[in-house]
Amino acid sequence: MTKHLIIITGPTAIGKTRVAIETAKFFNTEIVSADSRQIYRELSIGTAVPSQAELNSITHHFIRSHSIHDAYNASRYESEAMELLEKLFRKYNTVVLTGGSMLYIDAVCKGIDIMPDVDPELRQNLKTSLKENGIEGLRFQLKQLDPAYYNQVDLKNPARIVHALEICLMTGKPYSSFRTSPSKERPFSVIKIGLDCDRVELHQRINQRVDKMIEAGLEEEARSVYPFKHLNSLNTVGYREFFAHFNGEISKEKTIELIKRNSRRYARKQLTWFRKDSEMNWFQPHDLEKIIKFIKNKIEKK
RNA sequence: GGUGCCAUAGCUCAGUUGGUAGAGCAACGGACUGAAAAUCCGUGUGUCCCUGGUUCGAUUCCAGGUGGCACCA
Repeated sequence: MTKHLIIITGPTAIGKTRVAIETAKFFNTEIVSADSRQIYRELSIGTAVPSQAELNSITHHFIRSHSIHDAYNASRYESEAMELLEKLFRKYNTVVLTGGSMLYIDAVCKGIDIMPDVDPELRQNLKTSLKENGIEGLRFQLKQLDPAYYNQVDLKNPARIVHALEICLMTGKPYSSFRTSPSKERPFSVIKIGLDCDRVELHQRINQRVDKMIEAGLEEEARSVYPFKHLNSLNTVGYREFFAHFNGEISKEKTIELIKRNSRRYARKQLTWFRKDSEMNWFQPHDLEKIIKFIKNKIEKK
């Protein structure tokens, strides 16, 4: 029996949760979240986790399952998700995976290269060097250690250069030698559903959702994690802006405005990524019946 | 009703001694392998309110109209 992973994705605030729940109910299965921020148990208002009623109505995985203090990343997500899917597919022929974290979805569909975990101390040293001496020195070092990657990397992007150097320095081998892009074989077929709508409408949905988050107490939630603001997990829209407010840098009004703007930009970035995915099948979020019909057809053909 | 001021990008505004225009914000496009809600790169998107006039040429000058604001009635 062929196993099917139904992926429901799209930009933030498009309405993935509802479509995913209805789809999972229809196929009588469970939901695996692919959301790099809903995974943190300390966050919920600003990450728009499903409501308690929604969570009770169907089993969700990777929602508030980890801590902001865990050093989480796409690779860990890949291995944990693959382990979970193996279990779920013993029980179900179809599983729904939903979320907007592009890299996490790709990690499940195609896999991610195997590399050693980064030593936090090394990362800190490189970041310090970047801050004190600029990017030139790091570029020069990368050119020595991995000329192949140096020639293809975006030399203006410090995050890329730092990570490549981390791997070079930790392993004594060029970073590019790990980048084999294997496109791992998966024991299931993938059906990708992308949700999109008119841009003006999407912006309205985003703005309204941010207003609701504010009403629901996002400020207090942000304040509760303010002591940990340096964590990567909190370099997140909705929190970083409040941290600036708590620092006295911006007004509350400006904070809300920036959360809206940054959410809109995030949505655009997601769409840029999903657009180039030729496997994506696009629907409007209200086309639930069409979506389920489409999935049924796909499954029956295979 | 009268007088004055204003009308340029989605918004706030600059500017063109007459040769079809540019800042900030917003927006839009793209890259992407252990930070991915991250990180980085790129792009002015315009009936210069409308209709005439003067002019080789008008967004710019002139007249009228329309809309807005202010003051006077």
